[in-house]
Amino acid sequence: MLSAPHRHDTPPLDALRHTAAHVLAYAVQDLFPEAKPTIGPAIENGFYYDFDRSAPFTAGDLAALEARMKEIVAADYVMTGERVTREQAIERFARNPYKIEIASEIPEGEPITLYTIGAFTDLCRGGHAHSTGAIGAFKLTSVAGAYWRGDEHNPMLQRIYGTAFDTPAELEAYLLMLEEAQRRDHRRLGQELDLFSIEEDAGPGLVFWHPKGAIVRALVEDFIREGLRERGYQPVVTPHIVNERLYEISGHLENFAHSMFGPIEVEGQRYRLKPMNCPGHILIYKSAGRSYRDLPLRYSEFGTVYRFERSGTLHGMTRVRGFTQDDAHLFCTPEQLQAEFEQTADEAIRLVNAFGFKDVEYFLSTRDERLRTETDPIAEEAIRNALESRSLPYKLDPGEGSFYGPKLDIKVHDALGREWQLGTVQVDFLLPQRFGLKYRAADGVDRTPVMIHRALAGALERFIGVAIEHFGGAFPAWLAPVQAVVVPISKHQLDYALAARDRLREAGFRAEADESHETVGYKIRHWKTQKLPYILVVGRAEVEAGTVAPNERGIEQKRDPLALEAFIAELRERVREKR
RNA sequence: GCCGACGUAGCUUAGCUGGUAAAGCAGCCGCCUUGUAAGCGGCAGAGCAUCGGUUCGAAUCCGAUCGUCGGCUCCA
Repeated sequence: MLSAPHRHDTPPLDALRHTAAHVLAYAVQDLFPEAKPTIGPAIENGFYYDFDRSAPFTAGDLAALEARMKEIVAADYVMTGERVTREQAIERFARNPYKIEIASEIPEGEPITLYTIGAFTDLCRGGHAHSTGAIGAFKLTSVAGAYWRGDEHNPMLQRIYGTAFDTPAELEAYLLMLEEAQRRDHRRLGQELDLFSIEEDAGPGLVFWHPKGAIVRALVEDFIREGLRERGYQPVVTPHIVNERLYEISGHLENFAHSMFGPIEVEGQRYRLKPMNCPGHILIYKSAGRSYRDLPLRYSEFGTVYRFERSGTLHGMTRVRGFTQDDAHLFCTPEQLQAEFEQTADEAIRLVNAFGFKDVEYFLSTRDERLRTETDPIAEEAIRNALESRSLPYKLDPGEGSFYGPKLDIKVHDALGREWQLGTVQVDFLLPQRFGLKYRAADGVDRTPVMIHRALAGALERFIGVAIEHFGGAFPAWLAPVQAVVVPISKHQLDYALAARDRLREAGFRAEADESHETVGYKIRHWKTQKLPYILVVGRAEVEAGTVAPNERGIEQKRDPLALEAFIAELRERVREKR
């Protein structure tokens, strides 16, 4: 017998959820004895268990399984463990090739353990609650296909997802949080706020920006451009379609073809939609002789690229087939690499702060062992120094670097707690070589420059999708498609409202006037649902005093009227501070 | 791409075991002239994703295709 946690201990959540996975497998064994259990771990918000079964589980099956699981929990079976030899384990699971595979692959010297609740025994590393009664509340949430060991060459299994907590109240709170996440879903808000759409007639993964979404995008671009200008970047523009030869030279055709749209034949030449902007920027670099005095050269472009993504992976604006990167390529000498990289780190901080992303993570991705060259340590060092000089905590992501070099990834979390990669900064010694880039050094010798590829927002589509969820559609005043609407109480104030709107526009704001023949309540409600930062109500009193009565988003009590010019000053200040 | 679910007016949905589409919101037109989250009435709007099949008859059943959603995988 292996020692189980003491009965009165409250198990950690992941132990509780892991136990819930066993309970699920127990219930499946009872109700669907033909299903072969494979693996069932605890995950971030619950647990899952994968089964090999030819027929998929239905919603009705889940209900039946939940009922059986409740009985198992109520029976409060104690989780008992035993240590066995590899042979014993294999014999025990003779009819389950998955368990045999796991048992066979456990390294020599590591214990092999079986855990039992009631009449169900599972091959398992351990980490459970003392007994099934510890599962205070649980719910099966969904069924999905999943490949054995995540590899699409393996058989597809049926995965059942669930969640479990110590108490029903916590489960309830979690389910409420999921509802809130749904309300913030950028796909839903994108439609409700008329920001963007994806059109079946045009094709999946291709975004149509409506006027309100396009203005948000333009504002984000303006913000980014402002930073680029200050740092000496030069805008460039490159074609969306180029001869495929370019990607042969760059190596993209060899390494990236599976993500590219197919060739387009014109006059016997094969053209490709660009999947990346770098080869184009390289051609601009190459168009003239370069001296060390020219470096660093910083080319920036809101470059629209097209990548083939498998249909099942597309998701709103955050996973698309055509997108625009806030891309830039820096060409510098090896000596300049460090300083240039630090500058991009500062830019990243500026961006992330402006949008109020709190939960930011930096990842240093190194290249796969078989791709590593003698320049990798130099690049990694530059990245590490830049992060450390800015006191940015980071994590290592070994083997995740691009095919041409190591990189820094910037990741944030959305309303659902899902992690999104936004920007990426990559050091590249390879492409300058492949394209034969040169600069004349001070000693008169031609040398090869180093490149930095950087996109900090990443893709504007994804960035704004994440921002929509982050703000729940309630954009801060500097980003709101409409910053203020003037709502007259009755038609007698309509002229005043129109004049106030025009004054606001003249002052540089995005303002509307509500000319509808509706009640005040109706108009307020309409603009509230559109999440406007300010609704300016004007009635007889305001017209006489030359004031507006602001109804401010997020503030319950009514505000006193103030002079229109005073409001303009307030809004200007707020926009300046990006609140 | 793979597994599963789904696809009805601009949006959200109702349409039982097949009998020939219903409502709310939005829109338009009137009335009301309004003081902080839906005033009242009327009108118009889909042939049920597409194509094919079964049937006297299909939104309802079957098949294929397209798309969406939840996952697997991948990445900005």
